[in-house]
Amino acid sequence: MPRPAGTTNPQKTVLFTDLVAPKTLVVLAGPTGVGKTELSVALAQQVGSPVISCDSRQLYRELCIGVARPDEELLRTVPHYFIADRSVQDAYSVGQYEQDAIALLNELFAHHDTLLMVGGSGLYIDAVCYGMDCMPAVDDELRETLMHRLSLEGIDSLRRELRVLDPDYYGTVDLRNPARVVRALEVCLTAGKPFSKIRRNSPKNRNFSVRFIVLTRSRATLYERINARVDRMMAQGLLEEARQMLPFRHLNALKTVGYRELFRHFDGEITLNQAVELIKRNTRRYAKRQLTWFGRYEGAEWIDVEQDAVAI
RNA sequence: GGUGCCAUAGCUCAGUUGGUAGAGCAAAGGACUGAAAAUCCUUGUGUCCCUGGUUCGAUUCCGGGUGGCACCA
Repeated sequence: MPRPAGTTNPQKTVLFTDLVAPKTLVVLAGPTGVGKTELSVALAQQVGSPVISCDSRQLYRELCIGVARPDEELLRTVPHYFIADRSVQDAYSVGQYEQDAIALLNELFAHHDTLLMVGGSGLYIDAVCYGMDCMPAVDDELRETLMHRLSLEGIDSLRRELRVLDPDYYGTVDLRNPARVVRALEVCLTAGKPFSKIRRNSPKNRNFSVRFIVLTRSRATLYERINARVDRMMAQGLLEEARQMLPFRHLNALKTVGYRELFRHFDGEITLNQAVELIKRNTRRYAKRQLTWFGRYEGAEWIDVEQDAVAI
């Protein structure tokens, strides 16, 4: 809303430029396998924007087949950001992505009114659109110590400590989820104050507006496409790609559907067929979790790619 | 063609001494602030093949039908 002239408000300039040149980030989201990549080029060309990828796994140059990276020709047609531009050996996180993405957006918005972000990593999308709270960097050793305690003493011991260090968060967190409890503890211990005091959960002001588009299609077709895509990945050499990643299996980047199942196969724990079936199942489940996540976006435009025309 | 066995959830099957049923897998729903393709929570979805009969009551017992499997021809 425009403010009356003469009001002294620190946001006045921002509001003014908004009126003159409203900057819009179009976020094209959707579950894996729905067809985001196929659509992204046409949409990017339509709005004259590069594609800003928001995918926590396509970031890595070593991961190609297994993460359904857009093919070379497609990447040549429209400039892409955050695709294959770092190594699985580089530690990376949502917080880093937020900084990198916001810096890029600021740069690009100088010459664009509309930018296109495409991806399925919900938390990464949130980081760009709403921002993450500033957390202290946690020492790797601290997490290892906590993980060690988790396996040795059980989660109860960690819960008791969290109850002391951060009673507020203890009351709201999913206490059965070790990842949540460990994370809260490591932040408490590093910062010397409660995690819930740092995690403010209030959206940051962004100098652009966001338009969410969520691609969807019938569950049956989505799952058929996922299953078929896994078979295609195997035909393209996913097994070999995974074999080369074996030395890095302990890294976060390799805790990824398509690789961890094949690692189990290399261990002799399951047959290749079983691994392939598990990859399909876990990809389906991942897609479902994504749909749950996107369901929270208020005002998102849901587009059934089987029925609706997609236009911006 | 004959004989035998089987028919229950999307799949593989268990079960009900007659009171309309439950496991595994698949699946569905949900949560989510630096691991997020991660991590975690909840949930049994059903013409018990069809059709007569017996019975207060049949998915269960009996007859017939249909389908499948096996063996014999």
